Amino acid sequence: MKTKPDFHADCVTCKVRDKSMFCRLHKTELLQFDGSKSCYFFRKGEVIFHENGHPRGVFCISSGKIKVSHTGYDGKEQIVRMAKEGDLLGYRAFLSNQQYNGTATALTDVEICFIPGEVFFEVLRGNNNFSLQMMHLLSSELGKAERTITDLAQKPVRERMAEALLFLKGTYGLEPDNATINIVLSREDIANMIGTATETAIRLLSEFRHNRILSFEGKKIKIEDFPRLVRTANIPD
Amino acid sequence: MKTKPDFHADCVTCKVRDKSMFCRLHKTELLQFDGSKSCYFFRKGEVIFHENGHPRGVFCISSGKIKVSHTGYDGKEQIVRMAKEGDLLGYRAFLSNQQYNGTATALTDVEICFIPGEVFFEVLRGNNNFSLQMMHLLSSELGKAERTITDLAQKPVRERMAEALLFLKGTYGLEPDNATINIVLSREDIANMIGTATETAIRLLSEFRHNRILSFEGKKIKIEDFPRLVRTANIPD
DNA sequence: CCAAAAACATGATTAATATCATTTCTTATA
DNA sequence: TATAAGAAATGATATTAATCATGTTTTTGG
Repeated sequence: MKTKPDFHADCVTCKVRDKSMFCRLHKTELLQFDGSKSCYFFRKGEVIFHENGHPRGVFCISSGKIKVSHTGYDGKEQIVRMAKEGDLLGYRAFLSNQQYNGTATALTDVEICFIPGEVFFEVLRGNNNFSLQMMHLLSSELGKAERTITDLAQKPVRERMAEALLFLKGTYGLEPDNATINIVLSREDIANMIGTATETAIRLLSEFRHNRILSFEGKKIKIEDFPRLVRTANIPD
Repeated sequence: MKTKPDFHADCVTCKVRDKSMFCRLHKTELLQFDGSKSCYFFRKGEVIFHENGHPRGVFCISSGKIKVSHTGYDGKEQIVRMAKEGDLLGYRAFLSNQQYNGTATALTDVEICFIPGEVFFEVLRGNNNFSLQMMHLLSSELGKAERTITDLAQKPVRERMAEALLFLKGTYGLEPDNATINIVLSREDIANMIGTATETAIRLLSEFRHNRILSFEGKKIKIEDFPRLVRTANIPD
């Protein structure tokens, strides 16, 4: 990790602000952040924070993609969150006053701002709408996590794989061809998202390719048959 | 469900208040709750709120035990939360402005108070410390849910069973004998907590009994060998 | 108190998925 | 560009846990 001198993001004019939790903050509050924050640059693969570390503030992703994963006692990793530009990071541990539960790793080069805890707290205290917005975020995340629990407990791997691909499409969007999912992940990362062995993930992706649901260009995944992918995910409703 | 005339809980003098999220509220705020809330009595087995229902406020459990469970598309249930007196209920859906994700069912007879959304909101808006407390609660719950995800993805059923028993001990405590877990659950409920088939849960409990880790008195579960139960749970450290 | 239903228990079998092993392909880097 | 390291792919086998089947015990309601 290093501070990149030519990256001076500025909350007031930040290009991702309107996609972020800070979109409704007042200018004075943004200036508070600007006056105290630090900006960092991480290369792909570098770690932004570590499991068991103590949070001293909150991160806001300026650009890039990040995974947050737990390490099981046997060393196997479980990805519990996928983040992108505009997302906050580290707020769960900070707000519950706990150590980090997971490790955040850059999946691409990342530009990220760090807001010290005291300043973030001050803004939270002074702005009740922002507090409510944070509660909204936390409870949505909690709802998603609980649905993930149900999926893991009940759905076969094939359905979880299809669902994960739909989740990635929803989170990172598609490339201009309107079919290729806009993120590059290793097979192992995909396996660790859905909670299965790497070989099983590889086999399922191959199966989907044979079934012409997907095709691959390098590591990029292209959705060839969206309706069938949705059917495979077996989403209730 | 019915309003039980002889149950008139009063937040100011409520016996479970100091165990609850309301422990640090001011008297004026408690009086706001008292002035607007309704108190209900549910018999064991009755439903307090339904999956997909719209939350209109927040519940506070005065006495009794409650499970919150999701229904998978195939009808199988997954328990995502276990609550007891002093716990809030329904706040996740309320604060994220979503439908209920799960169904809350009384595991015992239950006395519960309902605080209308507007009043709860008003207190949240007016009391920033309370907002911070709610964020703390939500982020702790989120942390627990994420750890459950990792467990489901990585641990074999035997370890999850041991862990669930430790969780129940931690949540509901022990009876005066200091060994019997203070909650009665069906084998099916236990299976639905750890995400396995009922038969598998039964077999594991029998196995634990044969190993003298547990013994049963009716449906009550008594922990005979606590250290071994902890070892079986294989909890990292 | 009895009948019916529900819950518990256990065996046999099957299905899903993990693990182990090996080969091929890709990507860093010396 | 050669070479090693890592990632992907695929087959064979093992293991875990689900499902199906059946009997027993406990609970509940008339």
